[in-house]
Amino acid sequence: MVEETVSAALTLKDIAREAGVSLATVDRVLHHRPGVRPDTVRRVQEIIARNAFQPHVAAAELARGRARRFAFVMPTGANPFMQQIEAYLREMSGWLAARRLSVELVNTDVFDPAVLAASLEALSGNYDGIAVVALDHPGVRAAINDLVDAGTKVVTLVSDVPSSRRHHYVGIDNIAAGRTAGALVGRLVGQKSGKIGIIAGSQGLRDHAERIFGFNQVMASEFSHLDVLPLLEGRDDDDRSEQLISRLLGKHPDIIGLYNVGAGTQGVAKALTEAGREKQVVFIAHDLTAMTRRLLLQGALDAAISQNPGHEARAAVRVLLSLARNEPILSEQENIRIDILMRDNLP
Amino acid sequence: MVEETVSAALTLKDIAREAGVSLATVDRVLHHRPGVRPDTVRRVQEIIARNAFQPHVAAAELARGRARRFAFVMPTGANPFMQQIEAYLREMSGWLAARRLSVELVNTDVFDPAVLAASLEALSGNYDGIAVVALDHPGVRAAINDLVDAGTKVVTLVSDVPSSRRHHYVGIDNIAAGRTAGALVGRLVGQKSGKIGIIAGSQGLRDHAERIFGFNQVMASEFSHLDVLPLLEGRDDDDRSEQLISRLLGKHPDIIGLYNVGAGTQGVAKALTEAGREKQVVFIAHDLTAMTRRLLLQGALDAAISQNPGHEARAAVRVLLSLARNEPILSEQENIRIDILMRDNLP
DNA sequence: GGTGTTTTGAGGTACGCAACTCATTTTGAG
DNA sequence: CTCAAAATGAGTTGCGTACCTCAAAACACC
Repeated sequence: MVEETVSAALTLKDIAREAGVSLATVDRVLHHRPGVRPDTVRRVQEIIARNAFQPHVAAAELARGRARRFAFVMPTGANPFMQQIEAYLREMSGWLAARRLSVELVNTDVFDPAVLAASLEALSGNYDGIAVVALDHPGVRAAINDLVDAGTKVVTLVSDVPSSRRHHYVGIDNIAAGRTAGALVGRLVGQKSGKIGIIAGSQGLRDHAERIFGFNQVMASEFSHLDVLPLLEGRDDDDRSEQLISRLLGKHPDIIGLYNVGAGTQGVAKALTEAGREKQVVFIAHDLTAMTRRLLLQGALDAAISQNPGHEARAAVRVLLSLARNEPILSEQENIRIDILMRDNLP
Repeated sequence: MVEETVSAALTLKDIAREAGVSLATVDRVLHHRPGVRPDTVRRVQEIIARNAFQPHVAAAELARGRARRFAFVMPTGANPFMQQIEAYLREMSGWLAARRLSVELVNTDVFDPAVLAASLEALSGNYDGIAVVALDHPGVRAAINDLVDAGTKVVTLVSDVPSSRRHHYVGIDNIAAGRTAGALVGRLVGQKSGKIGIIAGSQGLRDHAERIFGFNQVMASEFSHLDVLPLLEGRDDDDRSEQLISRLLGKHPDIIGLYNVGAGTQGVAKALTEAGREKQVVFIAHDLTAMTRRLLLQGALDAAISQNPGHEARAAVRVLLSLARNEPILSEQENIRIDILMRDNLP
């Protein structure tokens, strides 16, 4: 009925005694320091393993006494999603301070590869770990690899550079996110046939391009009766998006679905409501903001596909910390989910 | 460009020096020990606040030197969702051991209020904290309150007893989950009219009852053209559920939607496919298991509404730990989301 | 057997805080 | 002013680990 899950409470001293060696030797084995005969190493490791010995993290942390410094390289500008991540990082300040960790925000133009690469180079050597919202570009890739070579732990955030040697990616699979958007549009329009509009910030952004790819994949293979209109580029701007969508709605009275890949959702929604067609058109967008929340509650937006910014902020910090300490990463915990948010499951 | 987020590294000694008092007095203030004049308390607290001083958790943990014992009271039986929570708890064993925490699993018949209450009483005094999948019943409520009065921290898990004085609830809002299910059924059936079947484990279970309530709420207010059939009780059993649904499908050829509130999804799916109607009927169920994953990929299940068992396991442990240490709880982190899982956003 | 090298032991210090004791100073009431 | 009570200072100990030094022991090689 009661299942014990080990209470251990062994210390290094116990291990030393059981192995018949001194504390120093156990320490050498534990930290892979030289000067121990191979079979002694084996014997000690075996005892450590048999007893499932785990160093007391608090004691280790205290003894190590090192304050870790991390930097988060985030885009300048008013992207609400990024601002939410930054806000959660600030909210963590107490948690961080209590662990003698510091996180510094570095805002830069992540869309200019040269600027981003230069920003990364400038950080080299000053931090134990760096999280970066990265553009996938050869210059950026090289900058990341340089950091890694210099011993800095690097995590890509939200947007990945898979070809680099970054240690980890914290973010969603954007192709899957696009597929999810496609499936939602296709399913929610019901039995109707008609046209589907799609607007993105820019096709040059890797995450947008991937979402578009996933979206088109699903539309082509499963909803081929729906006619996906050519992509519009709203540059993540409300006004521009509104204009483009207004024109689109005017030109195509038979639009039954809209997918906004990036920001500018407020503009799209405004165009929809001003045309008086928010009830007839299925509208799917990304990210949970005050705006998209309101639109969901009003019914103007049918679903928001989102990644939890708080989770991403915490996961990035935890991953950097685990990497810095050479501890294993709990992948299940750090895996970011693609959330489908509708009116009734808003957090 | 670079925004510093405090690196502090202050210690108690620094606070004492700045306040012009001794370490002992700072310690008294920090731990609300008696014997300090009110205005001295105020002065010290002000200095602590001004410097945003945070005791080094590792040092505090080490000095306190207490191993915390927690118990998780979980249902006996083969409920896959509960088994996943237990699996994640076991997976955390390394993490727990490194922090000198122990988590013991106690399996009991949580559906029998007397048995559950007795199990809880039996644990009294032996644990710093208890997480319990609780039945909402006066006897259970009393047992929880007794534990709380005895100084044990109590967290309800998955199923709440809001009328008790439990310290925290880790789980989803089941009314909202039911509403979400209703909205999904209503939206996914499209323009069609017809009947909607609904099957639950038992109306006596609070979480099931709440989901049913939320579901009916949405169906009545927004999809009144759909005819919700009387509730079936499948007792979370595959075979029984299959029989009931088979009979239902036979009796109503115009069923266009099905909602399974509890377990037994495999049985429902089997009935659907054997009737050859899995493509015509919108089917919504709960929880992500190997089974529901397969059904989603096959298209037999249209969406699974789930709560992340790994997140719940970790959140419960973290909340218990924070409560035991009298630390604040990061509500945003511990808040469990209602996940909508479809084929393309499966984790 | 002697030499030099490698391996091991013994021990210390420091990390920052909790928790405690006991002596001393300050305060307030009478 | 006196005296007890309250407030405060000064100090100690221990938590478990990391990291370091130095000496002693074991070993390998010729």
